[in-house]
Amino acid sequence: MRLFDTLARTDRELRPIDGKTFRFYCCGPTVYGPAHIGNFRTFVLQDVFRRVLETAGIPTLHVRNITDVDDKTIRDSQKAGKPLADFTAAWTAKFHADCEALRLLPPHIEPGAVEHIPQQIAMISTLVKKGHAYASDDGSVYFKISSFPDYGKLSRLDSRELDLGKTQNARANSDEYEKDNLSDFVLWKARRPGDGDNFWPSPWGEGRPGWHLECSAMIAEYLGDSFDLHSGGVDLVFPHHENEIAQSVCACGGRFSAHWFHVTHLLVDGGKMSKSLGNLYTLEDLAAKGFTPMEVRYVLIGGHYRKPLNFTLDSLHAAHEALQKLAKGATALATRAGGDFTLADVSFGPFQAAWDQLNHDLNTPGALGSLFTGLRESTALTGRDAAAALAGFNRILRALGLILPPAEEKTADIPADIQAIAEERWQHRTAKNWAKSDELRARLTELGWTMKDGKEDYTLTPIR
RNA sequence: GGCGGAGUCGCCAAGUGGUAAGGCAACGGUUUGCAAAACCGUUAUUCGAGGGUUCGAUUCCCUCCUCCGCCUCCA
Repeated sequence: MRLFDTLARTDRELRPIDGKTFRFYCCGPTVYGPAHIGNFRTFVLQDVFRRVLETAGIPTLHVRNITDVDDKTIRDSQKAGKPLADFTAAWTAKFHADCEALRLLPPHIEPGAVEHIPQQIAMISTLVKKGHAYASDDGSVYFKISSFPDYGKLSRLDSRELDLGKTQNARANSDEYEKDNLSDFVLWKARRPGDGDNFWPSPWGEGRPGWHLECSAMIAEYLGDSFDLHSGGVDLVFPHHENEIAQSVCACGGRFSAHWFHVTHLLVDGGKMSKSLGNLYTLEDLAAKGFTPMEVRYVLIGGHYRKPLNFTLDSLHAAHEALQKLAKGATALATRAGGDFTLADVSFGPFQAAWDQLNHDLNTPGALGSLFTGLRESTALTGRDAAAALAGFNRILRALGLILPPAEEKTADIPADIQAIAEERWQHRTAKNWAKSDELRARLTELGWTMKDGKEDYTLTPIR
């Protein structure tokens, strides 16, 4: 497949550098609370990316870390009155549950930062030894940006802009840090009173690793000095990924990541998500509004990963309808196939366009569109042809990670009083007492329920 | 101030130097007591504004307007 590379600024064909397995790293969550749908946009797109590679027959090695020690995890674990490990374990479990609900394939390796402190200390030692890092008086260690000429290439920052960064942040940092150069970033943070029990011994004294270094050390451990692709949200381009490159290249040599895949941020109601605006949704928030994880997934892949995607409750409703339509189309296709066929070839048939779009810079919205047009083109197919088309359709669905819903579910838990009114109305309707019938339907609407009449029975749906 | 991205039908959203996918919604028809569901059909001469290049631009260039993101630990 072809994919845009942040560093090269162009589409490039992806091939495993070892000729066999495509090895890639994704920056995972910081586990101090529930992940929100913005976080999941990135993880879902990374999942589709992996599924497309695997559908194309390319094996993958997917590494995604858990950041289980940093300022926020320490702060919030103390606020909760729990040991850091217990606190992060609980949120990690929640993250895994959400991932499963969204049908994200689990990474092959999911390292945690705390488990890899020795590797991190070793990497810092190497950087100090090679002259790329230095310890300050308080026992923190910093990376010396001036020792790495390529610094800023990924994010296109030149030295002038770094200088600007210095002046902008000089005031904020001057009383906290002991850096040679204010643009230098921290590799090891000296123990502070507020850290509680969360510190580890090191050659520079007690402390804890810096966030950027955690990823570099775990990448070195599991993917070595050169690997195929690195991914995360756009906000990580600077400084996180820029710093990772500096640390890893200086410590390990090698080319680090051959390709950079960044997912643009999700917007909610046209703007940035924030707690203060009350638009920071989690899967649980949306479930409470009656939306399924699959509907969320559909919305998240409904926009191209390099464009802003505007998330609204309305788009979730549209996703619900769209998934129903796909399910009906698939059922109709299966009915027309009329039986099982042994299908030798693995072509995509009417869904070739969808596959092509997925392979062209991961165009998920284009592929979704082609799913509908492919279904329409298949309406005349029967027997083996229909079965072949259905096979292609299902391959695309698997690549997108979509599971179609069963035919519109009849609501299970209807309150007794609502049920009673509906029964009464049904009797009036059967007796052709239209006036009373309409009156009772209006009443149900007022009570928040929609009653739809069928030939033999009726359905009640809550209005949301 | 610097860097980057975006403005396409009421909403969401693809796409392309050659004349605008798809979904939702809406509307019309068949059907229905009326609705709903289902099925069929319709819905942007136009792609933020203005110039330019071109046989031809929404797609390339320039200017402007609007919005968004990043600029030291936020996916």
